[in-house]
Amino acid sequence: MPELAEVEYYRKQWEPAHGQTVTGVHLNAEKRVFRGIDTRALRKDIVGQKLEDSEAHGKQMCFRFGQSHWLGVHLGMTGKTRILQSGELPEKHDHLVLQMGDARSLVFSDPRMFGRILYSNTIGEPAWWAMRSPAILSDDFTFERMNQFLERRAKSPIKAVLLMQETFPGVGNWMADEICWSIQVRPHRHAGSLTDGERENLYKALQFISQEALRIIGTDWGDLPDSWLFNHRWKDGGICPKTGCKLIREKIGGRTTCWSPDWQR
DNA sequence: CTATTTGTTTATCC
DNA sequence: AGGATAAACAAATA
Repeated sequence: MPELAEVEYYRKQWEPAHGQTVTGVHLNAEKRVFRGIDTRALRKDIVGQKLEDSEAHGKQMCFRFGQSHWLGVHLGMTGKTRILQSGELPEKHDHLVLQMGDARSLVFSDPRMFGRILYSNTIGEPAWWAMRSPAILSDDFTFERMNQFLERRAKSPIKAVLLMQETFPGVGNWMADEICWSIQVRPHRHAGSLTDGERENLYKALQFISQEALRIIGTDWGDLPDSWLFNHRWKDGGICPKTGCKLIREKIGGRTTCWSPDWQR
């Protein structure tokens, strides 16, 4: 579920707790979402710390408590964040519950547990957060940077290349399909085969689709326009909003891909 | 019972 | 060495 804009939406779910202090932590260290981290430290050290700040970057979120407590949340395929009101009880897949001073709790849930919780107690940003690559909507995401990456991955399908987080943070399966569709490029095309014009279009589409998705989904999960591929792509029998022809769904780069044979070249 | 899933990591082959 | 591809992870849903 969660790509760039959905992740921003889920980051906002904990916003009402900014300024509140952690009074208790509930977690089961055996759960896969805690792989590789010191859950004992998380349990103990974050208590008493105030939620100061949060930020989403691509599919990663970072919540800062106090001056040195950094909580990373990756939603994987089925992760969600929400606030539990006072008196409400956690459910089966609620793996992390942070009780806050106002009696509400911050909850991270994830049935499939492909998601992940990170935690560091460090003076500066921990490596896992500091190493984030230029956001698509930042000035550092340049055409040259994108183009060089297309060359390096010249022999991979463009669909697979767009899913690579090191260069396209936040782009997931639906965004990659939407981008290929919007620039009329078939998702199987090797990245190196894109023409100069197609590369210009790709660069603009990355920015436009990121910006619009954030605007529409990122705040209150509104519906994307029917003029996009998005609302037509999910089930078999969908129709291309540009041509009216039947959309194709097939596996490309290991992921279900939806595209329009009459529209994309 | 089988197939499918909006993601990432690891293994394997080239 | 580095890139490309497939499998593994886990649980719900159709």
